[in-house]
Amino acid sequence: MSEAEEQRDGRQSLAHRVPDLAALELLLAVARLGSLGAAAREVGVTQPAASSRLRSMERQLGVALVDRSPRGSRLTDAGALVTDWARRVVEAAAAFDAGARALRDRRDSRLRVAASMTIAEYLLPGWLLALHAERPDTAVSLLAGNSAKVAELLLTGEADLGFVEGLNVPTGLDSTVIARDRLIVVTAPGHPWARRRRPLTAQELAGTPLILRERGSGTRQVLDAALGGLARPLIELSSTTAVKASAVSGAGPSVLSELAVGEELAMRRLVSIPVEGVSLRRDLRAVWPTGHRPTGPARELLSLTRG
Amino acid sequence: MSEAEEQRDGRQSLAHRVPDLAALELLLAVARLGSLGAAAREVGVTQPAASSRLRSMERQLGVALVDRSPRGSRLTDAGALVTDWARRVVEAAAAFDAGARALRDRRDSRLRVAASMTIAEYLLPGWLLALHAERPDTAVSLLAGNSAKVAELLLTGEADLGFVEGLNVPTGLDSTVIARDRLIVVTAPGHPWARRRRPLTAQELAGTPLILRERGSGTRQVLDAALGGLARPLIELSSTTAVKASAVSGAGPSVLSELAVGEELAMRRLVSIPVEGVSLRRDLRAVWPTGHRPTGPARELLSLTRG
DNA sequence: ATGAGGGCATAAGCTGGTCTTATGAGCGAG
DNA sequence: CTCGCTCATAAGACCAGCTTATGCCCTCAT
Repeated sequence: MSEAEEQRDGRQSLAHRVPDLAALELLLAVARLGSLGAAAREVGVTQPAASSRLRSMERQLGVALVDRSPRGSRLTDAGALVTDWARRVVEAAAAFDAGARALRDRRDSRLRVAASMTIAEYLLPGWLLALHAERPDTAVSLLAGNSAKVAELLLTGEADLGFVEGLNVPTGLDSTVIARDRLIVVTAPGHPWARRRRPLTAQELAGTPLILRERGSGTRQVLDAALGGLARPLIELSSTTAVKASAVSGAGPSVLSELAVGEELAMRRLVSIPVEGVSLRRDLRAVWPTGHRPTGPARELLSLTRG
Repeated sequence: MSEAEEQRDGRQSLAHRVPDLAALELLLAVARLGSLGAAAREVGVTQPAASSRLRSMERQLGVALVDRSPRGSRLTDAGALVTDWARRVVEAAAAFDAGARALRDRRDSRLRVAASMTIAEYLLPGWLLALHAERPDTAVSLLAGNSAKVAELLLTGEADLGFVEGLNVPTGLDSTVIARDRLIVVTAPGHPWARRRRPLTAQELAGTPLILRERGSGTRQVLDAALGGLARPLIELSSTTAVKASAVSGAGPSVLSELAVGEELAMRRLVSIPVEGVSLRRDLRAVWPTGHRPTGPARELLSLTRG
């Protein structure tokens, strides 16, 4: 997106076109409580501030969001839609906060969690959010690394609870399966594979260069094992995001966790290619040093991950 | 969340603990470009402003995000994690913007889209984002309603392209399948059904009161048809969000689009219950008045939805 | 009928954050 | 050795948003 194009659009980055988080939270409160004043009280400002904030949000969006009446305020149709989109933004922000909070409390924490990248990115923020809702006083810290790193942190006592996504549990650790993940083959919608009628065979997959995470990543391990160590890299990238971006741009097929590509599949930026004869399921496990059954906050978090 | 509890946590709503969108965008730019100054230029501020913004973000989060050096800046490990979470927030904000933009351009638009609620909520913002990337000048408007409303808007010429999720295509409209959706049975993880070994039968499902959207919604139609008009409501609610919230809180089983519950399933706030003997698949279709094949921007959008 | 109370809008003044410009200091390459 | 890139700091301007203080409208109960 060039500057020239920004000029032409008359826009200056999202931040100027999307209301800030405080305003979005206010909108959600109004939707829930049905009154500007009540919403103002909930978010901790005065009623005029809320009134003005809401008004400027409507001006910014160019759409009326709430019908004000002398006995309360209700969302307009457009307001209901906007509120749903706002809720997503606020949820993402809450997940951000849960993660950041855990990161911040590194030093003086009582529950120290070590997790592999995919879990830290896609699942942990949500769990931490739930944990915080139930035990608001728990200070959590978060360290991310591959399976070996997680094992090391647990065994040296630098972490209380770990989450790994590999096939085998590192020695010295006990574990329990908390969820199952599936690796799926994805391509951009224009790729020839997207038009296949029959599932891909293991041989075809093994014979095709793929966009992959680097060796040593949990994802790569599972794939190598499933194919018998044969996965051929077309490109090797060091983050899931980079792999996704390459795949979306049509650079080639990739194999990724279904956790990571939900959004892309829904929006059809990527399509999932069925495969037969290969088991790409993998267990996501919570791990802890053998014998040291999780207790206290660790046990609490563990129970949340299993529902 | 009471005020007292807010006191105790020392927090004052997300907005005070999460950096604003401008800061998050700056962080993404720094991550991508590897330089504070370059990132500053990209987001359209001076370098000192970027420096200060980043510093205050680090202070706010209590974590160092980038390693500055005389020849550039790189993310720290924590920074990489934070950047991924930030990316989610920014993506949600971009989707919000795409939707809001469409809503705003209602009057003077060139492409007027009518869509059913589920599609408008979960899919359209992403498509509009993609459309905007390819054709930045296209002004799009968005109207949401049920299938009948969409048909009416198309037939009266008030909309150019529609999206519906029902079983049958309203008369007078041509259509094409753009994606498939599946309704899934979900419960809170504590529900007895979550521990079943065998799939649910159609009879069991039909015999159990469910948390549902109101009659007339696309979701409800499909379910009623699949069960032979027998779905028994436990509660009827008017928004997908409300239904999800009830299901998560354990009020009972529900049937929802898999589009709507991806996040909840991943975080195990809900679990999916297999069902046999019922086809809960449904086609998502683009529709237009018979004979009036989509052209111009409508055609463009259509092609994006199919990849 | 008439006041009490809740709901929202407007006005005026203050405060604080954030931007800009200007400048300095470290490091590497020509 | 000096140019060019990086980032940091300082000082001042500016603007957005808050609070307090009102006023109007509507409803409900006395």
